[in-house]
Amino acid sequence: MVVASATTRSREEQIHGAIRAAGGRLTGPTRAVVGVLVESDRHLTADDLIAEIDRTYPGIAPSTIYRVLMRLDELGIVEHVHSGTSPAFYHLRERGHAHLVCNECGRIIDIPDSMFSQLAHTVEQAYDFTVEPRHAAILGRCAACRS
Amino acid sequence: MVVASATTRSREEQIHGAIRAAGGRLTGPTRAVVGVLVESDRHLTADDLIAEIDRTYPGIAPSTIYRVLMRLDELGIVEHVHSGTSPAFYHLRERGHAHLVCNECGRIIDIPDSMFSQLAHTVEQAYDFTVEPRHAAILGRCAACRS
DNA sequence: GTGCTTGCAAAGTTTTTGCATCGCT
DNA sequence: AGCGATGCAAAAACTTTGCAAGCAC
Repeated sequence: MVVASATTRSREEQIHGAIRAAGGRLTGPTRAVVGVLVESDRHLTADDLIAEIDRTYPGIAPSTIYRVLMRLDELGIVEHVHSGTSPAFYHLRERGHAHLVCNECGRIIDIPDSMFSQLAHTVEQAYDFTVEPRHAAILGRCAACRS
Repeated sequence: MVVASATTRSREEQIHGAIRAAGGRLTGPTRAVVGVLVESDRHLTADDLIAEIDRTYPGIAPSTIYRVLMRLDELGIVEHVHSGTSPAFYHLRERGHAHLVCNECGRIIDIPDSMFSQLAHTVEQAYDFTVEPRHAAILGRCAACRS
């Protein structure tokens, strides 16, 4: 069972404020998506969200969840990250961080943007290309799977 | 019109040799996939390949092309690269290089693996995670789209 | 009240799978 | 000849879209 702590409660309201400030409407499905994202505080695929919302706030259509995610992404409330073969995952936008994804077990590791700085700088100089480190995960193999 | 030059011809035969050496069979569809990859010498999505092969070597089933690509990938003849929302693209494996993909125009830029070396090293040290730089593109924005 | 959102259901896109047949080695 | 590869067609996985009804502001 999902229990909202005082902390997540205030976090949720803070995000509601941000949505209003960005010109978004606080509809039921939007609250549900934000609620699950705040509560789980993990990286969830659209499918994860659909399943979890179906348990917690039944009656919301999958298509609506896709649309809410798209809207919140545009409003800058959430971000999505591409991770190879598996579908993109979503998370609340917070202090920018990039991701490592293990090709074998799918484990997701958060890393600071700063680790990209040298690569980003080199690429900018050499190719006049601005890297968006948070938009795609770096793939590889985690220690456990490298056995 | 597609014309096989002496150069691509030998390149093709060289790859045929590599396929045999790796234990792969040189079937019609396999030759077709290699032929298109050598001839175009670009980064093609599975769909690009299906369309191009349908023009050049009609009668090959899409599912077969997916299977051939999977096999050649396992044999180490081709590599696929994930690039955000758009489908993965395939290319012949050659001197290792990574890719930048523009989120706006889709342009693909090849960059040397070496640009990853510092990031890879840092990540290895800090998270015991081995980066595979060629398996996912770095997303961002190219000069033309950054207007 | 107005215009953005939703639910439903249908269609789209991309990739995978089952199975009998075929063909490379 | 043997065993993997192929073609076909159906299914799967994941998203998107059209439209009438509903709801936030």
